[in-house]
Amino acid sequence: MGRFYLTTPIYYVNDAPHVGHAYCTVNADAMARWHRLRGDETKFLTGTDEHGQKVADAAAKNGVDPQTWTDQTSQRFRDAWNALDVSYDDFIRTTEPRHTETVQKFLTAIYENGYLYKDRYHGLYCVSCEDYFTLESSDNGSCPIHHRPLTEMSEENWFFRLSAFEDRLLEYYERHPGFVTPETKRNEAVSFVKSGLRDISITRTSIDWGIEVPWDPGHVFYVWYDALINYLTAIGYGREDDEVAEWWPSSHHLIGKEIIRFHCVWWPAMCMAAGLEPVSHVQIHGWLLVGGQKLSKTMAAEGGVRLTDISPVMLTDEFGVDPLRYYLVRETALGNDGEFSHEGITARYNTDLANNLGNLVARVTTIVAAKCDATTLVPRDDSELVAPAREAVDQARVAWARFAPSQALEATWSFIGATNAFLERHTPWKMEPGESLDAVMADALEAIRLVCILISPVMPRVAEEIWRRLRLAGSPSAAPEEEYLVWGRYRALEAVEKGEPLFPRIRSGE
RNA sequence: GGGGCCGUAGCUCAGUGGUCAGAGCAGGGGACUCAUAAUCCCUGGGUCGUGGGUUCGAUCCCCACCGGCCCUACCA
Repeated sequence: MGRFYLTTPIYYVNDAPHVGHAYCTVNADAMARWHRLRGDETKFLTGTDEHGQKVADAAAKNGVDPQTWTDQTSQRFRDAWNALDVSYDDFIRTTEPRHTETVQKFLTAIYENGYLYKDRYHGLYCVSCEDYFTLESSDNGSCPIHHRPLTEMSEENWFFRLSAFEDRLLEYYERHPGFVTPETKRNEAVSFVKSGLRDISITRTSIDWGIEVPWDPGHVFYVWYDALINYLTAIGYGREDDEVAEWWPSSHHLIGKEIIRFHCVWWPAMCMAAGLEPVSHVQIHGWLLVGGQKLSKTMAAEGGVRLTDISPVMLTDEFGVDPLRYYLVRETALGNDGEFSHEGITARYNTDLANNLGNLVARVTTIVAAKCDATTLVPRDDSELVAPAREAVDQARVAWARFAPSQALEATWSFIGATNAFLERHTPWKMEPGESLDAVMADALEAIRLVCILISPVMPRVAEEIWRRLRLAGSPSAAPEEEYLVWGRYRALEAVEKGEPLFPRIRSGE
């Protein structure tokens, strides 16, 4: 078995968790769960980004010190992920001592390797963006995003010699074609590097809510440089519990398209400068759009979309945790933008979940409960469902390996359709109890067992519930898929349970 | 201003230098009645944003334009 180290971005604590965050995190969680199912040693990391002027200001505004403030705001993310059954193995906060230690070790290595130098920085600063603008990129001296006046800043800073890495980055892209996926996003990163890289300022003296530069107290690292390093903090870089050698070669970052530059250009260059091989893979995802508008903090600042109107909790209250997870994973191929709508999630719920999956389970358990002794049923090796099952499993494996979870679900639903069609062909409801009926129903139950395993990374609760109703031993995610995701292993311990509808239909218009 | 992505059936999206461009949903017709008025079968329908170009041939390659979007890091 292999290893699988997967990260989400660390979310900025000043934001309230919304569906955009959930989209990334749930997709990551599904992938982590799939890899655990495979038997891979898996580490799934998420967390919060807690430094910077904006956080310090928000804390002051609320009359508390920054640490107290981030303790509260960080918890909102932890709560949101717990509510969505996000199985993170580690939740990192950039204000933790372990992060300070790793950041200082990592940047000291870059410093000692000669890639940092001191210079004077001039720029127009936007507190809301936590970022600088050039005069021309500003809106007549105001922030083009927040429309607030920019502050003229000038200070001594430490600079990172990013310009020294153009060739090395291009060579790295060349030698690692799968470094950034999908390919169109990779091309964006490549053309950015080809357009020429400039050195970047990485410290501030005007801010103190940050990590101190060890060799030059009075400076703190700029929030982005501190943040990226969290991926190494979690595996102990530069500390006693250093496991970088074990985890880093199989590391994957799942990130949104808006931060490609940081993760695909700056970050690998920083790693190179520190004498470390860059992260092995960055998977880009697109954005969920609401009525054609993006779900991001920028838009929230403009008042274009009320993100707080689309909190994950609101949606789980209406649809349930697993249906929301299903929608977030199924609806959009990672890498592309997708539409998020109430109509869309309702349609997915009713058609895919209630009609296809839920109804399949209901009709099969009803017939079995009425006319079969489930404990004696054994699926046939020559069933018509063997080939479709095989195809679904193969396609799902390929899809998960390619970071295409929506395709894994698509393949699974083809199999569900094949199973419904199989029942239509054999009309078991017309058959008398006996061998023929048992054979048909054993095959159908086996199909459902496989479906349970296939959906378990995305809908763990539903998978467990169906498994329980079928009275199967263990759990759908307890056994390695390689061994149990094969036709023929269905065995019931006792009579199946019919149960209430798994997904009560949602009437349109409500 | 610069760099880049996207624009395919009513809707949400796949997809490929070349037989009639696909899926799901919605729509239409039929079957069935075990099941959550579910399921199964058949089916209509698209100038593949617009205009050029390359090619024996382009939706897929190149250019321009229109529309939507992302990035724009101390040169400014």
